[in-house]
Amino acid sequence: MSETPRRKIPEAALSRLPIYLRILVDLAADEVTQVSSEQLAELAAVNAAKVRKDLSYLGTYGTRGVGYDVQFLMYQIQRELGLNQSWPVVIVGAGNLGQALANFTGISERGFHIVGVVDKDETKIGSIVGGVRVTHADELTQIVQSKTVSIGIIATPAQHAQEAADALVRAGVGSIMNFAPTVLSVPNGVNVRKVDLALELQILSYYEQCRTNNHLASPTGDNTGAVSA
Amino acid sequence: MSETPRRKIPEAALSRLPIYLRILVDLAADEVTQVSSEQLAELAAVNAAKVRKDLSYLGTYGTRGVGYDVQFLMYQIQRELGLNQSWPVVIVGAGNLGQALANFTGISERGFHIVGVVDKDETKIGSIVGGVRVTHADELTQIVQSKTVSIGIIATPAQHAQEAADALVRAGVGSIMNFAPTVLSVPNGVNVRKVDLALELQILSYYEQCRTNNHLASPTGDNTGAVSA
DNA sequence: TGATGTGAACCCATTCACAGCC
DNA sequence: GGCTGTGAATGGGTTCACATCA
Repeated sequence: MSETPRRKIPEAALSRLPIYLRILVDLAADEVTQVSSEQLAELAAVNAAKVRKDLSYLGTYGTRGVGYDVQFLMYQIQRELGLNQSWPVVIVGAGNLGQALANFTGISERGFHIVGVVDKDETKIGSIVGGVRVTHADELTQIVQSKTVSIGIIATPAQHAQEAADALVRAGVGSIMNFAPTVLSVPNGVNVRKVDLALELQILSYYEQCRTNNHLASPTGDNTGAVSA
Repeated sequence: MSETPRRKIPEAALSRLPIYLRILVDLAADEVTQVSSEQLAELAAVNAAKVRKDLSYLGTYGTRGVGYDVQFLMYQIQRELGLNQSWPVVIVGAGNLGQALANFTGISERGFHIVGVVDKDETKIGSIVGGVRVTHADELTQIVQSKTVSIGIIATPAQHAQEAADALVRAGVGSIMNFAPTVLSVPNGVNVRKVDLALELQILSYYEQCRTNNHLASPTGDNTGAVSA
């Protein structure tokens, strides 16, 4: 049979492919035609061996002694990521965040387009965000199915995120990007990726604290107890 | 001497501490006083052994046969992450994204406060976003130093992100959160974390493509070539 | 008894170093 | 000669399983 010739790229490598892709697009715009793993590594701030191993999961697309053809490699990564089609995406939640996302041009420029924005708040329904009319959350299933949506974005407050996830899964969505500061529970087979600003900041906070503790090595004994996270 | 009794939590464990913290805060709000690694694992969607190992990096704060004291553990994680102080943060870029971030209450509620928003665009200067007046980018150093800012957020267009990073580093910032779709080059010692919506979506796109390829196993041979990432 | 804390085993990711090809 | 592609070595993270202790 020999179907699925190459599938299942390791997660870690996969997460870097979009970075390489963006770099290749930039190089192409500058009319660069060839690139070595060394150069790509420099631009992506990783090391060359990693670049070569990552790219090797796609196939053997380089030329020994020369490097990689920018256009060709760009096309291959795109194809592998499924970016030779434009994916319909639905946004749940039309608050500040949902509106910002719908208006964010970076989405539509990179292989995705918003086909629906839903909310439960009657006052938001009917307004236009990102060129799409906000509809009632009850219409989610209808939108997902009529537009064959497989990717949903959750931009609701934390307390409604799980409910939104359930609705998306029920409607048939297979991947969810979660902007709410919540751990979602979903059936297996459904992919969830979480984007959480506060969480990332808290990690930076740790590093900064380590830095100050080390620099000025006089810990004056901390004691406050206000909790808010 | 025995200073720095516990420092240097492994990156992977560190990235989960804010998640546990948020769960503990929720539990505390529900007046739960004890929690087992099993329960925490359930709520965080990881396994119990991982929770125990992660928490063991902080010290031995659990009680065998019982579990963890919610309040106490919450306080310890907070302290370890440096969240018993409120970190001043500066935002570079007052466009859509920068404004959204400045207005995002999640930041100020979780141990951070915005002390400055700067931009190079004269038309944006003077307006108030998130309770802070937008000032000229030239004043960045002055703000960073007078407010002892150590964390900066880059919310500029891609083509100005490196420049913004350079300015932040020059001003003395030690950690940068980058929302621009660019790989920043910074001196070592400076921490950068990248948040990139399009990049995350592209990873979901891969998974969705795999899914459809496997379900309906008739690959009709793809061939489009439009490049946009 | 019951849940933590942790060595040991396992597994995935990164890096090295070089054979293979242009 | 130069650069890719990749086995082999290394290192970190995850999981197991159990000794340990309230």
